[in-house]
Amino acid sequence: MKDGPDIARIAALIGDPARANMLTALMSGKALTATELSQEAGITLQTASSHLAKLDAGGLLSLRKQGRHKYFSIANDQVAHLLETLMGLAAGSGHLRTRTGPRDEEMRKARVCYNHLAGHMGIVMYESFLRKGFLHVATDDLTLTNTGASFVDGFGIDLKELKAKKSPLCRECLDWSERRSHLAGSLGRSLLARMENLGWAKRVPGSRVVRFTKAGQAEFDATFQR
Amino acid sequence: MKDGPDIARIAALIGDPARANMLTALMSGKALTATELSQEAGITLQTASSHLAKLDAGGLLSLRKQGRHKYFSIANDQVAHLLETLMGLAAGSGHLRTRTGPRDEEMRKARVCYNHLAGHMGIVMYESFLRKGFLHVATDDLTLTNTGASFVDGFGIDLKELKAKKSPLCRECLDWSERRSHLAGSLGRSLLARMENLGWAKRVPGSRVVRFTKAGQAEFDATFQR
DNA sequence: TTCATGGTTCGACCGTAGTCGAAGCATTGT
DNA sequence: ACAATGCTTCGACTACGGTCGAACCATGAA
Repeated sequence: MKDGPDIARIAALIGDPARANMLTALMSGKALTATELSQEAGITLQTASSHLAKLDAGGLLSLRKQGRHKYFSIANDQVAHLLETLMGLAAGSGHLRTRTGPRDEEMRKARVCYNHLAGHMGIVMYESFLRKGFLHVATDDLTLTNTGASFVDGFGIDLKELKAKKSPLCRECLDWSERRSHLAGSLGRSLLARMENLGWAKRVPGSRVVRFTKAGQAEFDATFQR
Repeated sequence: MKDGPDIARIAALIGDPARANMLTALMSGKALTATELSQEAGITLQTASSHLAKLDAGGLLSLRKQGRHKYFSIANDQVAHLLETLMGLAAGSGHLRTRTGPRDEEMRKARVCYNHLAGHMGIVMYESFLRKGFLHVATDDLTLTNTGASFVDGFGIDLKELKAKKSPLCRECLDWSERRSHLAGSLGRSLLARMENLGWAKRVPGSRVVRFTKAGQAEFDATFQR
């Protein structure tokens, strides 16, 4: 009667409001300290500490010590994907916690999801990649084609360095606002970083919103729109 | 600070062991009654009733009354997908609840997942569909090609009837044992039903295992292996 | 050293949610 | 009409887990 893996353990971890808030905050991709996360969740540092220990033990977070700070981040793409899926379902069942406002509009247009570009613009980019044959989509794993590699290279990204890392280069990620896939993985992260670097866009502090400058938007459209 | 949809609500629903067991049981795709589910979870009928009410209110289940019975099933593909993703993560983090045994072997080879074929054979079938050009994979939605339609038709499935229903025809579903996609949606369900009908395979009662007969296996291989 | 800051551990409090017994409806069968 | 079955509601009990204050450890700065 007890088939399969232990779902409840992980779900219960995410099921606490305080922990869910922390995880949601970390979906921006930025590593945050324990104090920052405690504020994010609206609880004291002590409680946050115990929550974070549990999330870490559960394999949902990875942590890095730096001096007397402790930086937490989402453990891997798989966890990020799970969280996005959850958001999709929660959003779909009409239980949006926040009334939709201008901020929400911006979130749907362009936001950061575990350090890569999500929302409408994320999808535009991903589909342009597919249309131009930059990506080869097999059953479940994406690979960068040769033409894709040369584009990425020309865009100013050091592919060799990326490939040296152990985390997967390309990965699909399901968008909760658009319900379609966009590009995740280390390449997805690099692309967003490069755009910030080029001055096309800035992240809005304290939120997941990515705001493009007028010029940046034009550049983006010229590069990916057609 | 409270961006995005309310993840915790849904995660908490899945986070209770009793409810998680029920959901896992329902992943077989069979609709089960409240009493059956209570036994599955090892709790009394009263508690089960309250749990099921919550799962229903949360949009994770759909229910159908028939006489004095009440049949519960997973609400939709999206929920099923979420559960499989959770299983993948739980399995990956090495916290398999059951020691792996012969039953587990069979589960990995062929099992039912929300009424469609999952496990290794599910993936063999799906990849054969892709290789033969039966499916067209766009960004996130799958469509059946003309050649695909004629194959399905020849296999003895009434496509017109399927398309009449409102639930999506083709859908990807991530396999937790293989970590690759297989075919879900109403077509996926029909294909499994047809195989059972042809006598290729039988579901093992009280489990998610699908057991192919020797002849059925041969037919399957001949049809999908190459 | 001493102080300040970031984080953990301990202990105690409290609330919520899971649990079941018992009684109550509803539907089917005889 | 009566009984039997399937499920729900009510009420009471219990336990687990989230919460914070206070004290404690660790690192870095003065």
